Amino acid sequence: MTDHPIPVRPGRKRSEESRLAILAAAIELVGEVGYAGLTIEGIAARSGAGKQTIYRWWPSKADVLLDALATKADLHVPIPDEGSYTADLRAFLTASFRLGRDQRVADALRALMAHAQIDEEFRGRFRSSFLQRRRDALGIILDRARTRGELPPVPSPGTAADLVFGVIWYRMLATSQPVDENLIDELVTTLTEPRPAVGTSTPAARKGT
Amino acid sequence: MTDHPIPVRPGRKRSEESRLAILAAAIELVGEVGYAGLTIEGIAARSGAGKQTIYRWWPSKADVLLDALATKADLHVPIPDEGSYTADLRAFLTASFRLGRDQRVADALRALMAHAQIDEEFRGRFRSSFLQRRRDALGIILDRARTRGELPPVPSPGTAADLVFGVIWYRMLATSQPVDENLIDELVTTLTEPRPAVGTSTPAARKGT
Amino acid sequence: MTDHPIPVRPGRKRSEESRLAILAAAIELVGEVGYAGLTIEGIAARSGAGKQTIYRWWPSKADVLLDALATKADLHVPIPDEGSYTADLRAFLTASFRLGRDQRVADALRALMAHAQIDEEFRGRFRSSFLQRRRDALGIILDRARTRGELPPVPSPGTAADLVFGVIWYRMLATSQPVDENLIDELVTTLTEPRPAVGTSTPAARKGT
Amino acid sequence: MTDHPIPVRPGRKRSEESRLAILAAAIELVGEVGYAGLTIEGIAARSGAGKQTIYRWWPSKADVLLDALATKADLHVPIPDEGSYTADLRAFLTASFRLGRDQRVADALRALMAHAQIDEEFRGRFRSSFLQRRRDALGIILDRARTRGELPPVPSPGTAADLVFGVIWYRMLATSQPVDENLIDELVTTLTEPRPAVGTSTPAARKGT
DNA sequence: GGATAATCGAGACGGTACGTCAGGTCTTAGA
DNA sequence: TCTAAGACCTGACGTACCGTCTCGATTATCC
Repeated sequence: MTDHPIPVRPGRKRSEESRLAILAAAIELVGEVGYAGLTIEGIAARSGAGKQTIYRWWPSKADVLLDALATKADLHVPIPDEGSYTADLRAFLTASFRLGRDQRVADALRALMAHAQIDEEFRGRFRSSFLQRRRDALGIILDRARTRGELPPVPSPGTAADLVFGVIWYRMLATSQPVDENLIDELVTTLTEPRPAVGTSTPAARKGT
Repeated sequence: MTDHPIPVRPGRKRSEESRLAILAAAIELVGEVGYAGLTIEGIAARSGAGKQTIYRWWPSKADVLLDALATKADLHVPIPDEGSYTADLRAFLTASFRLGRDQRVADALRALMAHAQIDEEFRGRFRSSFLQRRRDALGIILDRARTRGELPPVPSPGTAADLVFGVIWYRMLATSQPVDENLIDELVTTLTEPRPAVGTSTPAARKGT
Repeated sequence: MTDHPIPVRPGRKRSEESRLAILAAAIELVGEVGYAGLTIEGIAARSGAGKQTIYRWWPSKADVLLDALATKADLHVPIPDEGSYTADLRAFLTASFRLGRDQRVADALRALMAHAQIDEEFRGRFRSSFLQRRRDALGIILDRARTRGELPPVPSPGTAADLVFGVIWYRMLATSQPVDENLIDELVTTLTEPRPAVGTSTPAARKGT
Repeated sequence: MTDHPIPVRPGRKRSEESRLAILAAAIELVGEVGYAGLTIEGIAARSGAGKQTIYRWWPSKADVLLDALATKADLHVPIPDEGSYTADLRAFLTASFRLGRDQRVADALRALMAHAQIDEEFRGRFRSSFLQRRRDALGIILDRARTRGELPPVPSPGTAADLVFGVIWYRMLATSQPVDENLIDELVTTLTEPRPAVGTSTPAARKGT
């Protein structure tokens, strides 16, 4: 997001000190005043940086926060390899849920998801630098399971990922329930249990059972 | 949201004409300039109302939009009673997906969900007047299925609802995939298939089948 | 400058309190920090008004100051009628010089003249609402003298006015000399001395002497 | 203003190329965007110089412009010696007026005079390096006339100079009238015509004539 | 019917933050 | 050690909306 492709340039170098102060101020402030109360002006004041320095490197307060989150909290989830789909999935969910249990991080993520709905350009950046990255991680687990033949025919891998991330985000955004151990069990069971392919037995056929 | 509990009062009556003009202006404007560009000032100007008239009846632009949506689009989903869990679920999903397919409505809902993340007070109103209402509708279907013994042991009814709404919202908020017929099939299959109790049969044991 | 030709308008009335507070703040601040240090932001802060309120009624800080000066200091010089050109001119100069002797007013006028050189639109307003007004006053005196036959043929009335205002402004802008009683005498003498009728001795004819 | 007192110094020599590029850019820009739109940043960009290079050698944009003007336009007026006060004065005025007739130069001079009102330090530099220099030129002419006995008793030489420069500057700053041949005639007549010393005939005594 | 009361459109008010611009300083790499 | 480049902090700009507060005009209810 803030890379300099050609590192050999004249002129003063970007101040790493300023960069870190800005990110730290953003994290602090969002905790104190909430995302709505977070302003570029406030971040500049708290960090001791000039507003222009922020505008030079980040296009919006959401980008600052996303960068801060990526720098501070470890947003990337390692791809587990436990030997079986069930175990991999369980490990992935455990790691993902741990992230969401930190209220600070959860609040910030909710805010970023919210901002992504409103700011079209940020939506792309948020997707590719956060959402898609985590989707890819789960995708690798699912691919591995498919080659091993551990994957039930329904739901399809894509839908399975949507179900997993869907339920996590829905709980964060729409309810106050935290994601807990129980949910992991239910998700693992729901997504690993073998079931017939769609269409082989129509809903109508199964109605009587 | 905008009810007057004691209708016998002196003074001029609330102008229904203004109310409708405001809601119409809100819908129009959000389509033209997006939610971020939607302002109370703009709604007032477009509708020919005074700003105070809006502030008198709605606490925020999100509330105006929610009201407008409830008035224009039919946000409430009828609770189907087709005789079986499978059929009821399918009917519910079909009705729900139809709503989300209207881009205008979907955009507005995304914006409201976003606003709910940022405005604490609106969050409560949005949950109780929209999210909870639809959750309750699905809850009735699930309850009925449970008493009929049609419900698989996993996931629990609460989690099942989270899965359903989770995947719908996740697709709206995080991906560009529309919700389609295919997803209905997968959801119905995933949530209706009878399965053994958790843990009795491991995925590994069933690998060969 | 800020008149409302149609006094019957809907909406809240302009706040006279704010207007006066703004003008007072402008006068105070220009005395404290000088014209270069005077800012709209500062005037707003000092007066307790919002910036928008200032921008609503005055197009620039120079206009605020001009208005303040016109309201506070009495910028208009009464047109004397002492019975003779000499006496009128002396009275006019005395009144004009008194204005320039107040350092506060003189500084502000210098600044406004300076601003007029840089801001094309303000130049017009400054000329018509200050410079031209005072030129007209002197013009009346000169006209009266001409009808009485008291006016020397050279310089012409227009040039006479330019000489009077020119020397005053030049001393204010380019030198540190104050305008004093002595200058009045010299100006009166230079502009009133009776000389032969026009044409009897042309400038060309006198060239050789 | 931009002198290098010790030409033998270690390090890279001052780039004459840069200096000329900066002055040229200043002249160009002030013509294109006006004095208000003229910025150090803009001059640096146009000239291909760094901002620091400008700040190193000139204290303000006005100084750059003054330097540019002195380098480009010939601001100094030669002191004529035509043998008589009348002829000298006429020659001086003709030369001075020629300068003000070049719109480019006139605009720049107006802007510098304006800047001098606002920037205290520049005021001193502008006076001594421009205003005083021209005043001295006229002073020599007047002195010569006095020793020759050609000078009328009123106005005094100092006031005469103020009248001359006052009317020129007043026309440039306050009116749109150009300085023309006619004004030369009037000024020469007004300042050469012999008249009694101030006080020998009081205004009251002359009232009846 | 006249007082009282709530509404309406309009628009000015004190504010906050925006995103931009330029100022003047400082740091880098290269000549 | 000077140069061009460019990042830095500072501070003001002019704008957009916010939510509140008069205004005068318009309905309504109640006495």
